[in-house]
Amino acid sequence: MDDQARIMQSIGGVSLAGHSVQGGMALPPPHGHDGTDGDGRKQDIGDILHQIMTITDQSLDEAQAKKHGLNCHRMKPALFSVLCEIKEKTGLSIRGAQEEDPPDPQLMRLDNMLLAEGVAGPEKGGGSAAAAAAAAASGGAADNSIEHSDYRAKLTQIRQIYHTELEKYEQACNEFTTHVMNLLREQSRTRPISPKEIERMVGIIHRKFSSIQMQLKQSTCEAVMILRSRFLDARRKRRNFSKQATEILNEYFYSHLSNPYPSEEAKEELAKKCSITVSQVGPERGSGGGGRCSMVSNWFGNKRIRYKKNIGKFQEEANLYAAKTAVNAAHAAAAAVQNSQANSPTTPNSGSSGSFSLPNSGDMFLSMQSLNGDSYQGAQVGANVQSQVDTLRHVISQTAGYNDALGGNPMYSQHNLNANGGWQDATTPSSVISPTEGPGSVHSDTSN
DNA sequence: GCGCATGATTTCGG
DNA sequence: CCGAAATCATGCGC
Repeated sequence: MDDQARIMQSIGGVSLAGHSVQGGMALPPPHGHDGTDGDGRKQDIGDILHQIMTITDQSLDEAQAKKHGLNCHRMKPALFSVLCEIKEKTGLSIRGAQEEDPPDPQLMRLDNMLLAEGVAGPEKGGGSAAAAAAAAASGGAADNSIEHSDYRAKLTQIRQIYHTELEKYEQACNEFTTHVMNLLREQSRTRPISPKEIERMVGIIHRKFSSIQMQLKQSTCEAVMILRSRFLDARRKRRNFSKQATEILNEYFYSHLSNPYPSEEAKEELAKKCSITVSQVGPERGSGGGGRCSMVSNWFGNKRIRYKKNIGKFQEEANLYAAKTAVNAAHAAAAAVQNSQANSPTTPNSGSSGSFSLPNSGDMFLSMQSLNGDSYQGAQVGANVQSQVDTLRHVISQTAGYNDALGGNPMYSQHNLNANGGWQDATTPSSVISPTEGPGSVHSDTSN
């Protein structure tokens, strides 16, 4: 209070010298009627300023009238510009003007993320495109389509909220800005406000508002992240493979016990057969499309390690699958023999391709593949089949007694594993081990 | 609820 | 980058 009064006084002391002479710099008193042109102008200014200073003492009506008078005064523009200039020079209003807003990195990050998540940016065909993309990414797996649609629904919800809020925000920002601009323009008639200052003020308002915008974007991002993590978590959830799938995998595993490293093609085949083509692979590893079979790879990885760790525990399973494979093979072999005999005794139906064609399902084909390796020379078919059948008979007869041998005399001995704990090389199928390594067959499922 | 089975992830070495 | 090994986390039968 006191300060203000003093300031007012000092201002008065400087500019209204004519009336309250306080300093040595006093202007000549108003009564200097003999004054020059300059004197007259000074007096004029003094008058105006005096009026300005005393305007608060007057009644409202009176003040309004005075104000109007002042507004129309011929000196007004000059005074106005001078005051503006002074203001500029004092730098009071320039403070912070230098902060030519460099695009806030955080805001940019948020923008990018929202764009990437499909929250900002163009609507993706009502979300169906996103769904299609998601479906494609998952290899068209049906089991998590529910999760996908759920995710999509939530995302569009977030998107909608975000957009309405953003709209609201923009509207509010614009309204407020125009309001302030109008106010300033209005005031600029009585107060020294340059257009530049208005511009700056608009800038300040926008900066303030952008923090609100940032909050909006941030919370939207958070919402998306939460949704995403939940979705991913859901996708990560372990789901046991179907019985059929494990059976297929086990079949392959035990029939390739000597070298249970399926090649890429084999993995793909297995994945297809097990309908576990879901690309669950976490960090998109490279570009070699290695993701699709990762579940198979996981399975084999786990299986190898667990089998090796406790071979005894897997004996039963091993024998079971050996028997299964053997039976399959026997059937296949029998069919093959029949087939070859029926067709032509000398050159079986292997034809020019050299591959063993089976009139059977993929299942059987797979087991035959595992039986004989990948290639099956036509010329050897007859002999192979014969010896194959022999081997199988042997295996089956042994398999029949596996119950007795459970503890002490494991059929599937750890001979498969070499001293280092690694898997033996595919060359030596020991006597009984697998019905898979028929005489004359070429082990070609080398994965490395 | 507990314990085992099992799919996934992480860590480490080559 | 792949596989082994360790570990985590969940599913599932009891």
